[in-house]
Amino acid sequence: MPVQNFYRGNPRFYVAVDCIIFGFNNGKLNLLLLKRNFEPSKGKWSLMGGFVQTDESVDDAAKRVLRQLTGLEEVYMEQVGAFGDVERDTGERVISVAYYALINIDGYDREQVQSHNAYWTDINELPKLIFDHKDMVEKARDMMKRNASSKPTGFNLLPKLFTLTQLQTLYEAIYGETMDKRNFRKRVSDMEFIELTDEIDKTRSKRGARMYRMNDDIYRKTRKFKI
Amino acid sequence: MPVQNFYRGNPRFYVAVDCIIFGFNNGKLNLLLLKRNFEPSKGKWSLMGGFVQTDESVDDAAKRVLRQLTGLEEVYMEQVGAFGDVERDTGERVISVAYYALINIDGYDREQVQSHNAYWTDINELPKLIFDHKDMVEKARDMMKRNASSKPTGFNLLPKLFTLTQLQTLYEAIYGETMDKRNFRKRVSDMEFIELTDEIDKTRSKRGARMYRMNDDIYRKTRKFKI
DNA sequence: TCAAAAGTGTTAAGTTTACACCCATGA
DNA sequence: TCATGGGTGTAAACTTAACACTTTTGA
Repeated sequence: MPVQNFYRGNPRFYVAVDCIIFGFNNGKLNLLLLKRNFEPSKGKWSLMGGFVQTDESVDDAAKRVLRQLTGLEEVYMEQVGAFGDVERDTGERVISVAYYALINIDGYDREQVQSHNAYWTDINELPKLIFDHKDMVEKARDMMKRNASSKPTGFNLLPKLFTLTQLQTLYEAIYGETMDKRNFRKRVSDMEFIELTDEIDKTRSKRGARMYRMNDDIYRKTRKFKI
Repeated sequence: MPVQNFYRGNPRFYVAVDCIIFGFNNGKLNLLLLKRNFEPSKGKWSLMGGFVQTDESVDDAAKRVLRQLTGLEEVYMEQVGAFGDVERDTGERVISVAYYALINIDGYDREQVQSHNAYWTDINELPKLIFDHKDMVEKARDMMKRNASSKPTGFNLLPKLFTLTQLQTLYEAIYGETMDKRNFRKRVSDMEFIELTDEIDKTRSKRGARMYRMNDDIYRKTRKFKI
């Protein structure tokens, strides 16, 4: 069979990307959701998405879409998977590849987000979402949780400097369960890559809390992570 | 923006599925690979694949492709992910979704496999594969290992009745490490869903070994799995 | 002076690992 | 009778979980 016939005769599809964007604010995990002011499904809540173009990889399309919404580059992203049911999009047949992103809630472009009609929503109080976006969110949440428990990816949700209380609250939000403070701090002190700095955070308590930083080089050497 | 313009103007792509088919034979994990007797890349090794059609979901396409090769229905499959680099397929732009399947090596249609020019290959001695199929295999292997360690999916690689030595050898192949026989059996006896049967397997030893069976109902009740 | 968050060790319970010999059978 | 794989328990090491009080400081 000649090469050109191998492909020809097969159908082609719109391929989209959809982004599950996690943020950590006020001790809660949030998702950045769009209130769609465009058709189809205008007025309903959805994930931020876009179509893959001919000159970009699927991963690059996801990065582009995230950048268009938040202004951010170099964001931690993982592919969640392909969603390919025939009727998943009510308009046309679209195969979508979902990605989740972890962003530091202080760093993004608020105007750009506003102009897209996007809002942070508590992950435990999500509105109804269009299409199969709920399935995407659930799968992303599971993957994110599992990932955060095996590698120090959760730090992408924090500012560069953070207190141990912040870190604990973050992991409590990720795992959906509370933790013992002393056991938590014991585990942190076993991880050499979580470095004490000279900074004190006085914004959250009168006494002030020591601030820590994640040191990637040390992590790459030790690879020890357990929270 | 009217609905029809939302999609129009975006490019469309061939979407393929590729299957990483695991089997367990002679104490080794194997993959079922195709020696391609068709273009492109005729003569080279590849995964079994095919194109998604308009009337089927991506998951269904993967099931169809697996059935075409092995004759099997109702096989355990998991999506590995979408592979979408611009140049991943040397012929045309194709976005591929990879799946892994776990099959009992006794059950498939050998003639059908032969007619596709497919062969079982030790997973630790794989040949060079076309395109990005090596990446797919690596990701599938990682996922399969992780999955097999958290849920009793590995049993899909065994016949319905199996001995504890078979089970241990399987998990040793999956994890790539040997295990202590007494500790292994202790763990098995903690899992109520691994049921003793009356059958004795005399084919592998003179003394004969008791055969066990996995009981799905008990697993669903207890959800206890640790190997 | 007191409310609010930061910080700090010990012990018991549970889990994991290491380890060696006898059994049954067919060739 | 002996080679081959089947089958069995215990103790030490390690890991995890439970638990409560003192410190600092700004309002």
